[in-house]
Amino acid sequence: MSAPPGDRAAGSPTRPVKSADLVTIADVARHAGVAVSTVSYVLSGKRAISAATRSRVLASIRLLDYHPNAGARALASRRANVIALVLPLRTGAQVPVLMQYATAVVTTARRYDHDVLLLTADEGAAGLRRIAASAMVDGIVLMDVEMHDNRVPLLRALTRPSVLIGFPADPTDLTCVDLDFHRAGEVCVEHLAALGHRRVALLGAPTAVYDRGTGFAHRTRAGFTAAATRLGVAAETRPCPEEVAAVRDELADLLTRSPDLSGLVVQNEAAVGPVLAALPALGRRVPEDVSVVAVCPDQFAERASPALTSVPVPAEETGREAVSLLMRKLTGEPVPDATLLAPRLTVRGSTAPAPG
Amino acid sequence: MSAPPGDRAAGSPTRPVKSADLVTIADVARHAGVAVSTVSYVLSGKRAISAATRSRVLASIRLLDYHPNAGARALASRRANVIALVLPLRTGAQVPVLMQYATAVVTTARRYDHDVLLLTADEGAAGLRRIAASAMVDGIVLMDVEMHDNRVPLLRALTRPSVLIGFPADPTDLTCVDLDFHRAGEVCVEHLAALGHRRVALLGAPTAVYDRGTGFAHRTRAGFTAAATRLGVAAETRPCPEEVAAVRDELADLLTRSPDLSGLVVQNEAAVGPVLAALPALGRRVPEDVSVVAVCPDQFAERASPALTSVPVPAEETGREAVSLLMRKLTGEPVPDATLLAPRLTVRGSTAPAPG
DNA sequence: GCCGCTCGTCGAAGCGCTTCGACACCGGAA
DNA sequence: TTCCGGTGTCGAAGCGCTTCGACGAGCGGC
Repeated sequence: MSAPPGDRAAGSPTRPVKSADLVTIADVARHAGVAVSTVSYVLSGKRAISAATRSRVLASIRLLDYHPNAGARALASRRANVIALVLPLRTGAQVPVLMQYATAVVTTARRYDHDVLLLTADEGAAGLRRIAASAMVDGIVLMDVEMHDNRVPLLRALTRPSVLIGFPADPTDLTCVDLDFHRAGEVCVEHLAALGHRRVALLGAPTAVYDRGTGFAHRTRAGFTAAATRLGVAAETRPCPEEVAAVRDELADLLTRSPDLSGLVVQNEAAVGPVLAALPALGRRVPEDVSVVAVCPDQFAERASPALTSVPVPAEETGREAVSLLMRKLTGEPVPDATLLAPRLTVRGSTAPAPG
Repeated sequence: MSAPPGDRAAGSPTRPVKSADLVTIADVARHAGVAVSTVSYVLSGKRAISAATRSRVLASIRLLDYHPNAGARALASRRANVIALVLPLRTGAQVPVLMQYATAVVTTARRYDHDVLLLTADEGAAGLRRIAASAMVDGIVLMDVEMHDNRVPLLRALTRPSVLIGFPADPTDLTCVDLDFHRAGEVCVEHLAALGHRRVALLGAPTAVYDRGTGFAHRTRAGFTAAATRLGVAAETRPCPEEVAAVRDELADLLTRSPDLSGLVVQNEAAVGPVLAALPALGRRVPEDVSVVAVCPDQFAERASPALTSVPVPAEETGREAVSLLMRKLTGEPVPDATLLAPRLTVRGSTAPAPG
């Protein structure tokens, strides 16, 4: 089965005891009849190599199924070709979007020949310090940034570049990307106002999200309110729970106090279904009596019945942009501090001219 | 600003010219007045170190804020202390559960002092080969295994250990963990049968999921059917779409053909809401006329109205178990080939004795 | 008082890669 | 012809860490 015990101590000279599956750059060099450094240059392209040599080396690489050792490469080049993605630990509501962000980050990173190390927010600042100091990653993408996030000062101090998805209260010296949620709030109101609605309401994130100081929730609300004021539309905003029954109660209360409410903006994936179920139960048809606009991933909006007029959260695009920015920073290129993605409103079946 | 050029060659003793943020083990050793190897042994505990020396070294480590370089460590020790987590690329339906799995894997891995490299399934077998061959990871956790998965043969061939979440058709020589979905299907029927229901139906995953050969869907269906036959309950099973309108149509059809249907098992997170919305619309009250059992994450079941009797998918537990198994394999311990987690049925408000 | 331990520590040899300086060779300019 | 600047390739020096063998010191047993 295995070598006799005395074997390793014994003097039997050469016999490269390589553990079989380990093909090194030296093996490739030997096989191709060139120096190790030549193989390295073929791979990195950092020096000119003649076409003949190059193709001989590449052939050997393929033949031996050589894959550079990541640790060795990272050690020698001081580049790990790995970026960190920090996800919120939180399970629940926003989860499907999160996944879209993550997927976009991973696929984009791969396109730049980088891998992604997944961290959860529960390790907090200490976790960031750890992976940065250990040179495990070259840069960091941080999701779900809060307005007053204790990781932000650390990020500023770190020698490794980072990109935030979302905006903290003070984004000085940081690179941030996000949907322009303020504008998104405005766009929703503008759409409803254009349809003649005179009283609208925003059903936002759950109370906890506002309390946590999550930027996108606050910003959407601000945009919503600002546009309503500007357009002379009566507006109110409320946090919105995610349990079916609670959503129904909230809506019932809303409609009792403001029977003439005819426009609703929902910014809460989990609440979208319940809202659409509750309205008919409360005697309001969508869109004949009440128009509904959602701020949520497109797939949610499409699957609902009726399909929802919505401002999609461009998770895919945001994740992609975050990685591109990070890669640019890694190569020393200057990048803009703030990248605000413009919201687009897609009209579907859930909005119609105001009744009456 | 910096040391004069001749400095390093010249004899001027200490004064490490290191690029500021890089504290190495040599710095620690010098500071503590011991050999580099001693510091290493303090950190790894692989040799006895006197209490005095140990605490002196630890003090220096803390003082200098030393973090071992991951690449160097991986190179020398042939252990990266990183595991790979391969997620399905697919966005949509099962996503929230996925996230729970991922979170559990990451937090558990951290408990074992490992980090997690995130891969998406779209890199396929080539991606697995790449990270395994580059020694980037010590082991692999693969999610969303299909019955005839082309990555499975590769996994068998790889020198690095792996654990699958889910079971392929032939799990020989593999380590797999999952909820016992066959038993889960049975448990649902048993519950309904015990309540006196004589005709039941399973609304499963979307057609595409069955076609893809996804184990859990097939196994749940098999268990469901087997238990129904055994208990003399009339049963049928159907794939289930995820769009609200389509779900409604499916249910209408089902109830038209079998007006005496009084028990429903739903194995599709996205369909749960629509089903609960459609039944009243079709003149069926839950649970008075129709009892509903869901196979879905607990949080979904709790938030529905009425709260759903359910067999939760133990994502947290499964992820945790997968990592523990992998860690055991990494240390050479033997582990069971198959780990089937027993389903637990939680009774809530959506099931009641059969009408009549 | 010597032997043979174990315990605690050290020095040095790599791990597999990148990168720097050196250098041989070639063709064109002087 | 000599000199020169490219090109293409090589050898060697690390990158920061782990680990192996060596070895001095202390100690109980004979």
